[in-house]
Amino acid sequence: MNKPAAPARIRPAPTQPPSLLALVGAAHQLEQRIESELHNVGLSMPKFGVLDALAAQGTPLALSELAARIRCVRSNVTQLVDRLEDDGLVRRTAAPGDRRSVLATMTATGRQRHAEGAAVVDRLQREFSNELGDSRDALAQVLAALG
Amino acid sequence: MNKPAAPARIRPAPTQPPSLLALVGAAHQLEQRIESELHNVGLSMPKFGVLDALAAQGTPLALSELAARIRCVRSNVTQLVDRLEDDGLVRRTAAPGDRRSVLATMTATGRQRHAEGAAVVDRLQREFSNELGDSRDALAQVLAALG
DNA sequence: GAAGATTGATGGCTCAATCTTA
DNA sequence: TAAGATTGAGCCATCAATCTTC
Repeated sequence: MNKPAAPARIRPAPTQPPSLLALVGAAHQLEQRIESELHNVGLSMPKFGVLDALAAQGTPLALSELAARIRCVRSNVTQLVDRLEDDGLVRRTAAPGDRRSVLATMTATGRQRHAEGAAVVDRLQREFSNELGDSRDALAQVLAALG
Repeated sequence: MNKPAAPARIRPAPTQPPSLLALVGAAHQLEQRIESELHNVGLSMPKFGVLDALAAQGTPLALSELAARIRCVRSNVTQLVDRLEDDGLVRRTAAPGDRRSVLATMTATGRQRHAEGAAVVDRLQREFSNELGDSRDALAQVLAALG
């Protein structure tokens, strides 16, 4: 009979709207992976975030400014820098001209550790792009829509 | 001179591969919003997650099974259920036949609270879909690629 | 010994209150 | 008063160690 198949759909079958919670869950999985890999070089995502902000700046940053860069409250930075000082990656230094302010200064060890963390993140970024494959443009579109 | 403009590109200019960290950051923002809205009905995302798992099951669940459902370690569930008991939303009950096991049972208040939380999440899901607009299919594609 | 749950220590985050300096 | 930083309390997550029960 050679009955023709149903006409091919150009668009895929109408999917139900993708779930907000599914997106959040998928992001959590990605985060877990980043955390896990960073752990191998002695960093966490928040710690790497601080080092990355300091590296981008190139000079010491006030804790207040650091909080703004990494989008969190000041008291969080206080504790984060406490732990980074314990790790020997950052030092608290005085701010010239304002005795209220405290600067976070990267140590030589901190710069080295940041480089290692950045290498890890770069590798994960490449792997991520590979997994995305042809969906890279789709992700760019989603990020633009949510921005 | 009226020099003609460069030919229009059908595809947008080749974007650099979308950033892994940008995706994680965007998901964080969405999470913040969900947390904030759930807070108005006295819930957090983890607490809602537990109630939702119990509501989906319809019957009490062993803490161990609960940990599997919400993808976290058992000790986390122990504390989460502690707080949910303090809130009066869940009760610990004995598991018939295995004295090692502890069941989480939703209270009437818990069922009511879950309904309120679910209404909040449903509303946010609709808002999210609206913000996505034409990018809904793109997100579905991304989630499929990452799954 | 292994499974289920808990406890204690630690990291990371928030908010409210506090202390010092401007 | 206001700004910068810290402290204290609480929530959420992990891991390692422990306790009870199988």
